[in-house]
Amino acid sequence: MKMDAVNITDAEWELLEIVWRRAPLSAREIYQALPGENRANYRTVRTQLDRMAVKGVLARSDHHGLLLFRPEVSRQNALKEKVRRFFSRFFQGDAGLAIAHVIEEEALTDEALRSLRELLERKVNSEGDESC
Amino acid sequence: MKMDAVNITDAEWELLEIVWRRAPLSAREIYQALPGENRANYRTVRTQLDRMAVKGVLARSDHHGLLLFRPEVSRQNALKEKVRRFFSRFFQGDAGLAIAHVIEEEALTDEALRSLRELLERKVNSEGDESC
DNA sequence: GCATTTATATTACATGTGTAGTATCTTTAC
DNA sequence: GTAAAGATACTACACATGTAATATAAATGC
Repeated sequence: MKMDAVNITDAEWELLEIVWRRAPLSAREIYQALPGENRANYRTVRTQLDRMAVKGVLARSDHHGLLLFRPEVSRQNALKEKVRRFFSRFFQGDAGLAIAHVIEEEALTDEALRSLRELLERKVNSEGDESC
Repeated sequence: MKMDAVNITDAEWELLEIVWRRAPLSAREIYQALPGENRANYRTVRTQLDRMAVKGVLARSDHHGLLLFRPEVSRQNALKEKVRRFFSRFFQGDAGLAIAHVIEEEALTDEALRSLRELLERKVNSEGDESC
């Protein structure tokens, strides 16, 4: 299967969420920021971080002998890529179709529905504005 | 990483789409229904199908010596599971948040926006009705 | 300066997945 | 009934990923 852009795995995403929030961080700091329950071995985390550096997802910089990690991809872009791939696979790339599915199939609170309606309302209007 | 429910991979999903539409089908028929461009070797497809049977995603039944494949999971349920997992990972399980992201970040046509607004409109109303 | 700790680097290994080959068994055409 | 064609079953292998151990280098406490 072809994967043109780098694929960020589930375990990697969890680490990225930490790095995105508080980079730069040492491996130890990232490890300790993981929720205690399902925390893997430190070495495991370390391996993941190194692989992410090789992949180009994280950058490592040497600060007096200690490696610090920073994201090389923005959360926004990574998320967009994830969503794009997901939609393209399951909804033929049609975001509208995807949303429609969610609205129909997933449990949304009444409040969520209302706030989404407002969001859409604003969006429909601003879309119209852009043509001016 | 724990995967409680069976995980349907990308390659498997492609085969499932065919099976969902026209089951029951023989391996050969499924193979031939694949789009010619990126079609893998017949044996590869065959292996996938067998593995899916082991996984419980497909059922195989012997028709006079020829195995026919049928889905063991409904498309709707499989899709819901996919969406649920995706949301839980990237939007903390908050479907509303996910939709909001898509509305903000993804390119939606004006028409899509309007039709979604209508869909939401109906949904908000019917949600209210259900309490009666 | 030597032992203990802490970091980094290298290596290992199981499982899942994509990919496909070999072996065997059936049926069917001559 | 023997060969060819097609089906099923079993096996193989590379790569990604989750998981972690071992080896080595640097720093720190005495």
